[in-house]
Amino acid sequence: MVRKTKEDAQLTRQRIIDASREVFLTRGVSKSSLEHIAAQADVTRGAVYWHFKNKTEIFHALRDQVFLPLIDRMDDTLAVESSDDALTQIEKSLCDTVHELNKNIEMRQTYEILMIKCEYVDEFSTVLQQILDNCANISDKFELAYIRANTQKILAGTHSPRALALDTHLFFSGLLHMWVKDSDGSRFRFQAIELIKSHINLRRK
Amino acid sequence: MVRKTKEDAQLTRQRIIDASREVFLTRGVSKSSLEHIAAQADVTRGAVYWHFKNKTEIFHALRDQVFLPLIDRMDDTLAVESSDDALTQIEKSLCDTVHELNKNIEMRQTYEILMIKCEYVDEFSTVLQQILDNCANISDKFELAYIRANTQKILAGTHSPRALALDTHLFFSGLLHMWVKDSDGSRFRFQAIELIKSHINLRRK
DNA sequence: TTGCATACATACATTTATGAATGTATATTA
DNA sequence: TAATATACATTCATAAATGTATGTATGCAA
Repeated sequence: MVRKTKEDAQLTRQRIIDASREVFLTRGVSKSSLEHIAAQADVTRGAVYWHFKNKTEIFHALRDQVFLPLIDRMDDTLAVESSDDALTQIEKSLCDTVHELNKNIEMRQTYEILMIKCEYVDEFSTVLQQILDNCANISDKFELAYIRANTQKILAGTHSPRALALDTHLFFSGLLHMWVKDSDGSRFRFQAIELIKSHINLRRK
Repeated sequence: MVRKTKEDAQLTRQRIIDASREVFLTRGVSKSSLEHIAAQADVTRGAVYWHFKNKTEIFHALRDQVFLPLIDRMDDTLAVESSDDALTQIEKSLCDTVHELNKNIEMRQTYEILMIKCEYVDEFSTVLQQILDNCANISDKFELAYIRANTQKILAGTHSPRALALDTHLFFSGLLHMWVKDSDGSRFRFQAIELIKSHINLRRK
């Protein structure tokens, strides 16, 4: 079997990415060989090397397919113009992300890989930096929303929007980590939405 | 060089643990070979195999040396009998942990390894489960403290102690992650204490 | 002081991964 | 339709890690 059409080749490429997700998930990134990935994708290493330079490139492709879209979604929900009040916007953006993770198993798996199946050294440490940058971005969006919430007079107490935003960001970061680590769902997964709502309610007047 | 006295042997063992921390930190756990560790400890692989069955056992020894003591510290600060009010207790337990991480570079490094230099698969996934168990423990301690805070009438609003505890736990979990990932300290490390204080102030009447 | 266990060092066999080189049949294009 | 690029499969050379087996000098106990 040889030389496929261009669309076939793209399918092969995607199959390799999907396979790498499975393999990374069960064996961890470092211990996943290209042979493992090729076997899972039902191709040979030749095919893998054709589509990707090395394992790191596969990893990047895998990450880009789910991480960036999710960031964009959050951005959208936090947009300035909205019929919801600012606190509801924040709540929705968080709940929305959780819902997406519940629905989208590939996304969930990729997050799991990013969080607990990958060692951030050498070429992977740049990935960590990018994640941090994205986090800072989200924090900023939260802050803007809290500033709006402040002008909307719906905040309990008097706390700086910056502090509120960082607190929310850390809460959500922790939640996602627990959500992923809590593989059977008993501890966090099933009450994530509740936790988000009570986090927001803490701030509402 | 041969056959040391028993105390010498213990020193060698500790040197191997210290070396593994350095090596794990820079190369990640999976890509650290016992040869790397031995070289860093200035012994041969023979010595390493004498003291430890394999890499996993070294990892466990490394973890036990810092993770368990820190858990115990938090437990102590959250003890029922205390001259501080319950919210102050929680605040102190969090700040105390951060201070300890600031002081104790080995502890900080070990946390970094546990969080972003280790892939939780196979024999390591049990470690993850243990960490989750410890987290659940801490959450319970927070909850008890919030129950006390409630009876002390120092809480703003009316929120369930359980929800408050989980929120604090997730906040702190997120904070530690960011604290570790934020290697240059610019984003979180230097304002960690502030963040904790404002997190607690959010709850105080 | 002898004998055994200890605390390693050294050597070896096996496995495994990687990247490159090469082979090959088919799409695609001129 | 011939030439070329594509999309892989196969093979090979090299490197590196692991565990074990074995060697060995010394501390310690009888």
